[in-house]
Amino acid sequence: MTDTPILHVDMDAFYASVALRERPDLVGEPVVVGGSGRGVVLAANYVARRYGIRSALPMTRVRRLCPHVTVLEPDYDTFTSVSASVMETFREVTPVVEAMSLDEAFLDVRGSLRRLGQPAEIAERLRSTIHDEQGITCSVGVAASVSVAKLASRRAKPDGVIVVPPARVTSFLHPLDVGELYGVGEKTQALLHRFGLLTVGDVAHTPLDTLQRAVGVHLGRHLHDLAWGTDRAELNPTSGPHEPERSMGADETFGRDTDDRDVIVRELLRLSARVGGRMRAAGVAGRTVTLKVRFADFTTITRSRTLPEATDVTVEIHRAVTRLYDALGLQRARLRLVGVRVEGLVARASVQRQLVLGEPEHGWAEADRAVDLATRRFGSAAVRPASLV
DNA sequence: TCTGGGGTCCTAGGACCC
DNA sequence: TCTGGGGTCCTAGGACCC
Repeated sequence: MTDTPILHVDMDAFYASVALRERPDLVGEPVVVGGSGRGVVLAANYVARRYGIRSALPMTRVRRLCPHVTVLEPDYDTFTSVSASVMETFREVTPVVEAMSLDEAFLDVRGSLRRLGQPAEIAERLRSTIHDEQGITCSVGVAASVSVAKLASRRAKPDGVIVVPPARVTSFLHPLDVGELYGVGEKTQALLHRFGLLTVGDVAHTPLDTLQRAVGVHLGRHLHDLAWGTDRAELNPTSGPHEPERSMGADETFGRDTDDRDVIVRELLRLSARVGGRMRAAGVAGRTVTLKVRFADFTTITRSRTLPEATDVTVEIHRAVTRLYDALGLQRARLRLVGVRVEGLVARASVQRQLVLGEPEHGWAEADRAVDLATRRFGSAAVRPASLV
């Protein structure tokens, strides 16, 4: 038995660490992985962090903070395959693995103790296996619940392990800033600070109903639980069959802001094709189509429309978002970004399409199938709508 | 040359139905 | 004449996470 069965494993500066395997000459130098132009930092190695560089920082500011930084392009294929290998290593320890993203997961090791030893030993073994096999380091938090394990792994970084037994949970949690809690971002942190709640201990000792009046019923309850370390200890394993996504979308920031309707409608077609293709590959269809528009000043709006029937057809998605765009009646507003999302996804097999008299939609779904087939055979550059050529 | 792209969940108001 | 609740769907926005 153990009273700390939950491990949170988090790769250290994952994208940067993976990218550096190909560039050992850059080890010890400041390195970030990120997009060019208007992009942001996806990952920064620990040398770059000494200059104040962090994830999500605009690349323009990175150059100012550290002019001699090396910027590497993200290589998602490699990230994905390294991630799959790491997840496989986790599953050799326990089948109860809940992946949170490419680079982090929770493990429940309750069933592995007899075979592999105490959680701390399991954590060290995982770390050395991943280091030997993948050449990257990770950090592990060990606790009785997921949020304490997650906070512990953050504290253990880089390249460490921290175990927080139940008796030490409050002394570990309560000195932390409220902003450390899962679900507390910039806005909620500022709100809590305004109420005089600076630390997790302050939140813990605030009456629940007071907290709920400040931040809402749901979040208030959530934060109260987190502040006492009494959140969930059961994982939802992500291997095997699992729930389908609830939505799929794509958006893209233009290289330069634009007010040209042709450019915008063409971009919406590209995005619709991307989303439709992913939906068809996943075997899902959805009824609610959402257009996202971000203006040059970064204000962002959405407009959505629920169709009579679910669709996975590129042309239908594109027609819906184009109508939403035209309904905005924009004159000279310059757009920074447009996005397309389809929500309310259901298995495609469950959709019975009604044939509408006088509106023969035949052909578009077949056209998509031909595109999908050619894409699989020749790659996505091979086939695209005529107006994109 | 400030501020990506993929998502999830919550809130809140109005419509509509019982 | 005035007054009701609850439930679900739709839309828009916002906060958050990785």
